[in-house]
Amino acid sequence: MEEQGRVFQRIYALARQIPYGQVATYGQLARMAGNPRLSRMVGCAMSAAPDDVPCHRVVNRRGELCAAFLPLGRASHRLLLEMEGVPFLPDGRVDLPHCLWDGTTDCGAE
DNA sequence: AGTATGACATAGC
DNA sequence: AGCTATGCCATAC
Repeated sequence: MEEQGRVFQRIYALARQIPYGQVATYGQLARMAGNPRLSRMVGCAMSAAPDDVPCHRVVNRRGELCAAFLPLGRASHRLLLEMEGVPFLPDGRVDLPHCLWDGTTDCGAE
């Protein structure tokens, strides 16, 4: 199996498993990926993530997306999540404690 | 082939 | 309570 980027593969898989209407943070994915320090790799992986990966559901600790989404339109991020039913705060950030992924939907582990 | 940097997070002070 | 320093894997030059 593609052992070249087992970490990336893991991150892609996790990001793909993010349920609709919920979001996950880099630390969360990194933690599930195997190491909480992989947070950077999560972002890096998202950078090279295929269209199959909903990178817009991956947000940072502040509940906002990364600078890479700015060129696409910060509003796009908000609209995308909002369209999925993700609540937003008056600060313009995502309501993490309200829509943060519990990580229990990772393969029928419910 | 090696070095440097990167879409962040955690820990220490 | 906020800032600095470190860590990780992969990609690019």
